[in-house]
Amino acid sequence: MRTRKSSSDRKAEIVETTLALVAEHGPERVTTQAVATRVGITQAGVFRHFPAKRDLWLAVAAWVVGEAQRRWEVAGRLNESPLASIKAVVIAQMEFIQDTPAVSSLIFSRELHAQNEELRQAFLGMADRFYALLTGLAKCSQDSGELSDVIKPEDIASLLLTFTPGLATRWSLGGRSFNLPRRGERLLDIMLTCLPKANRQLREGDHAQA
Amino acid sequence: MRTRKSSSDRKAEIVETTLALVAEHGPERVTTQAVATRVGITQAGVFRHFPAKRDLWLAVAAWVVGEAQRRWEVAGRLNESPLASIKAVVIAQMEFIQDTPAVSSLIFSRELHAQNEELRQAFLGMADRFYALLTGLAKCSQDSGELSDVIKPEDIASLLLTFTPGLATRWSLGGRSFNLPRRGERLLDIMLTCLPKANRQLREGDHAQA
DNA sequence: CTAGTTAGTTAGTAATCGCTAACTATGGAA
DNA sequence: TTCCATAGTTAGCGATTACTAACTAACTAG
Repeated sequence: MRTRKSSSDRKAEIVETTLALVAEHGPERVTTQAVATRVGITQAGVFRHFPAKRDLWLAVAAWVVGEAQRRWEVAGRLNESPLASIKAVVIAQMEFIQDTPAVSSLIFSRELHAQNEELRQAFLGMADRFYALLTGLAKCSQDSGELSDVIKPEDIASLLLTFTPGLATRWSLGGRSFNLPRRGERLLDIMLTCLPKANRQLREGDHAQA
Repeated sequence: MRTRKSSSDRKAEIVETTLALVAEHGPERVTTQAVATRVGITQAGVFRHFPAKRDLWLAVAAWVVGEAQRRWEVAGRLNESPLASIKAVVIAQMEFIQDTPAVSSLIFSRELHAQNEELRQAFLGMADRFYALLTGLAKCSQDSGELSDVIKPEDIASLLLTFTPGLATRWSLGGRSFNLPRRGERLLDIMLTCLPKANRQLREGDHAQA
């Protein structure tokens, strides 16, 4: 019993360690013993901060959801156009996954979702919020005359939504050996170029309010 | 000891049962006991057919890879054009995942891949072969004048490759509650419409050999 | 300086995991 | 009908799992 940390500090430390172990071995291989050892406390000590392992997973999910939203907000600001925001937000999501590879393992884990409904709902909610964000940005792009409205904004959002987990799957399967946001940006550029542009560029003041 | 089956029949039965259990609870929750119980034999009986659990996973992977290829081949035949083949093949992949939901759980499982390198390679090889198939079809579409060649066939294939796992992720997270190939077809149609068409339609005999 | 709160430890629990050795009995070939 | 290869069983192994009870000692408010 060397150093003694505050409960909130130790909780954060345990969550962080859990994310690292998930990235290495997958969620189901993360034991309370492994977490405790890496943190530097005993296995029983983990249960002082999380009454059951299930609560540890919920804390991990809460961190992931919060961090994702924080990154979208940062990326969504200060862009030239709604289309530029779309690109920035999607790339930010890929950067998040590359920085925290545990995320994809957690989202894909059938084991966790099958027996922890609350956890599945948390990630589903995150996906829905991302979808809503993209839909809004797509609508803005159309209202500002950047994109044609022949494709519904919801469909544009759906296409973009599949993009990150799709590429992340390949990235994970290939041993995380390429730069995810970099390759993602290249493909995203191609995809965005393909989206039909509006015939005439609306002048300032012409576009509807978002 | 009621009925006694041939080893090959029993092996197939065990693999099939394993796939069902993976779809329900995830790969890591599939125990030899659970498989044995559902098959109707004792736990130790499983090890007569698979010397170690690892070998069971390899057999499962072999089935998945084989079945996927079989479906691509069927879907790739008898289409009006290379572009129609692309669509058919991608939809077939989605039908496969919907019919056998274990597939996505297996491909996404960090646990299996982290400690069974051979398994990861099997699925990576499958992805690579699908990528090669799509690249070839995209090239055909360009050579026949169906698509413009402003986008490299490899990039078209990459975009299409991310599509299935991307949508499957959403499908899985949402509790498999929508029809995967149906929604996939809708979005795929939109995506394919976006791909730049060749300016002039080449006449028969005009196009290069694939 | 003291006393209460609480982070952390020691030492266990029952349950479950993959796997094995030794035995049993089934079904096809002769 | 006999015989034997082998599918399948019984019983149990050591290791690991999440989790608990009882204890210890480090911070901190008074």
